[in-house]
Amino acid sequence: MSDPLGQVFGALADPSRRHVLGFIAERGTATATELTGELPITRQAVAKHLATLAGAGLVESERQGRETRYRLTEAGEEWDDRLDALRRHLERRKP
Amino acid sequence: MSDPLGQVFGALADPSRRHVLGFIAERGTATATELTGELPITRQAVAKHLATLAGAGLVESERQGRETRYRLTEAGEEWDDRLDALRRHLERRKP
DNA sequence: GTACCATGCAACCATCGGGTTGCTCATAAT
DNA sequence: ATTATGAGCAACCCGATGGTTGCATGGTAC
Repeated sequence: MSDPLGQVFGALADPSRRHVLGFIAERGTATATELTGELPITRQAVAKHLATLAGAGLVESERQGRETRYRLTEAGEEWDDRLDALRRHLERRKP
Repeated sequence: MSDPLGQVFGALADPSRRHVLGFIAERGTATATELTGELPITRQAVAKHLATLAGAGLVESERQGRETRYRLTEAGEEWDDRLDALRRHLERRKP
C-alpha cells in the first residue's frame, strides 16, 4: 500500500517476527519448519510472519527443491543491526 | 505489556501517528484539537493516537487550564530524528 | 511406485486497532 | 450567570491481524 516505513514498523512491532529476524540473522538462512521449533506457534503461523517480513522487504525466499529457504535482505540486515543497537540503548538508559 | 520495543514500533507503524509526532516536533507542543486541524480524522481519533504515543513513551502531556498540551519526550525526539534519517536513507537508495 | 516430509492454500475464529457518534464535565470568556 | 470551548468517557462498527485446523500438492528417499 505504498507506506514502506509503515510496513517495516508494523513488521517489527511483533515479538515473534523480531525473533524470526534475529534467528535468520545468526543462522544466515532458515526454513519455516526450522523456525517453528523456535516458537510456540504452528508452522502456518510462522509462514504468515515470514510473508509479512517479506512484504516489508526485510527477508527474501528462494525455493530449493522441496524446501523454501529464507534469508535477510540488505534492509533486513540493517534493521537487525539497528535492533541490537536499540536494545543496548535501552539497557544502558534504564537501570 | 512489557514489550517496550513492540509498543514503539507499533506506535510508529501508523502514518497519522508519525505525522502527529513530526508536527509536535516542529511546533514544540500541541493539543489534540490543534492536531485535529492537521488530519482528516476526528478529535477523539487524534486523542487515541496521542494516548498510544504516550503509552509508547514518545510523548507526554501536561494539563494547562482547560487544555492538555503534548510535547515529545526525549525518546520521542530521538525517534523523530531517526525517522528523518530513515526517510533520507530511503530516498537516497531508491531512485 | 510408495511412503514421507516441507509447503501452500483456504476457511475459520477471536482479538485488536483505527475510526465514528453521542454525551458529560470542567474551565474560560462574555 | 450563561455560554462557549476543550477534554474525557463509553459504546459501537468494521477491517486487519495473529492464530488455528484441515487438506491438497510436489519433491525426496526407499
